[in-house]
Amino acid sequence: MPPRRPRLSDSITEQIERLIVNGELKPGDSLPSERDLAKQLGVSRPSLREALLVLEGRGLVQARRGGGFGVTDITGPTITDPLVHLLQRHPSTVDDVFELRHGLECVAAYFAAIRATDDDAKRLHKMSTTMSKRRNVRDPFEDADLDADFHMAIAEASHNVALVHVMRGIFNLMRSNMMRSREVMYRQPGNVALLDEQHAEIVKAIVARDHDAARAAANLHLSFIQNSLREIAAPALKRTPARPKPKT
Amino acid sequence: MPPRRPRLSDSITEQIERLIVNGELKPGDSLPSERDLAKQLGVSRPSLREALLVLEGRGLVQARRGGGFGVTDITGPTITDPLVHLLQRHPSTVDDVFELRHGLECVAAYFAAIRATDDDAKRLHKMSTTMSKRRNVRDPFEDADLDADFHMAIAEASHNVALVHVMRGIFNLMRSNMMRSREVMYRQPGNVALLDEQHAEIVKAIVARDHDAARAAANLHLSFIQNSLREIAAPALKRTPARPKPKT
DNA sequence: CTGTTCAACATGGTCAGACCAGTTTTACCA
DNA sequence: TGGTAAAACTGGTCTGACCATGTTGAACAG
Repeated sequence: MPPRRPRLSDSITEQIERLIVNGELKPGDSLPSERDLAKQLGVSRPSLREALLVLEGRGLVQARRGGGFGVTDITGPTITDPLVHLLQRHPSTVDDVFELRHGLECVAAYFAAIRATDDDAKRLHKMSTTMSKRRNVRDPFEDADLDADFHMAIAEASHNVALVHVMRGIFNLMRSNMMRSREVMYRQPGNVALLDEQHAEIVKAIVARDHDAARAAANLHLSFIQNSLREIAAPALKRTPARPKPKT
Repeated sequence: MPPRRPRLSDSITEQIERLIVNGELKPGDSLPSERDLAKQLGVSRPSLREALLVLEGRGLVQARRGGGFGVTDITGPTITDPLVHLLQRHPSTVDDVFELRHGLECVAAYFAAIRATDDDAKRLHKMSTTMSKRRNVRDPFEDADLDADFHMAIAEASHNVALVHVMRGIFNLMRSNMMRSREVMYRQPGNVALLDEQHAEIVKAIVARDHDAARAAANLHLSFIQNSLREIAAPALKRTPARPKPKT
């Protein structure tokens, strides 16, 4: 059975899909209206609409009540809000989140160092600088927002679709983890400066294209936070004694 | 975000999908022509066509050269995960999945070596042995199921809640990656045995509580698969040359 | 100045009708 | 009976019109 005739709309489908794959279109983003997009692409509205319907069948976009088509969150909430609350209610699981972050963010930094574009690098530098300038503010909520966005930008600079989607899926969990970490670390003077320096080190390694240094810097950053929490917070947070499951 | 307004075509989509699911429409079967079907259903041809395009996006039907729409041959597992479909349509992202797996599975193996219970260890050993015994079967679909379950069991042996949930969230993606990897690797004799040996090495390190060896074994396993795909498959799958984004 | 209401506008959804290019079927002729 | 040409059929594309719903901005009242 030979393939069907190519449609005009096939190339539109591919264009939009490519924008989604390479991150130019993110979950939640709106597409232009059908009329505008059809005009931009030089096709009729029904032809444009055909592409949108195929993409909707694939689960990548969705028409919206009130108008417009939006890019769907195809990762789905990997970590649901109830799970975020669960992890928050059991402080012993804080380390679980750090361990997960080690796995993801060290890989992200490694490949960001390999693949970041000039714009990526500028963006990371700007974000890192912005966070440094807030040294006197100390609002864990807003700091955590910036922090989570920063780490998300590193993942995006890795240009790894799968990684970006997974980290988007756990964005709320990461932000929550950062906020609580900062609340604790702000109790000790000097910690904020160290956090900012570590961010700058990660960016420096990425800019320098030194992938091993980037990974190490990310690793150090996370370990520093993890260890600081152990020292500052109650011993209940100590992981190893709290979960003894020795294999006899 | 409330759901979009229901479309006339939604019920048509569902009707046809139901006919496919319950077997009244079989792979290869033709649907009536658009004009006939629209008349039968009492809708306009464009509305009928919208339903067909959504179904085509889902991979359930396909327009044919020469006219008509036919039911596709769905022989593999019915994968409804849009992320899996998306990545499959963009083969250059295969390495993205491997990179992500490196991040997650090496951490999983590391902490599984630290925290696995006796039951965990037994379970992993049994699964590893079961896969070894299938050496003469070579069914990538079923092998991938077992493979994915095995890797999931390692994550569970890490006793890290966050990690387990993330890996559950991308289970279909991992299984798809394994299935496609195996399809390619089965072209070369000896590869299955190597895969099984590597699984056994991971289990051995976990049982021995050697967390560094476990991480290294998982790393080697994933790198072996990734490199094998590069050698066996077309050079289009080569990651680094295919996406050069050097930072000048 | 703020809050409410209403009209205009924008949007996706549906339809009718026309036309095109490619494929299949039918009719006709040798 | 086989081959060829024409007719019919099909999916694909377009124009244009209209509808229902949601959003936005302006006007009005307190």
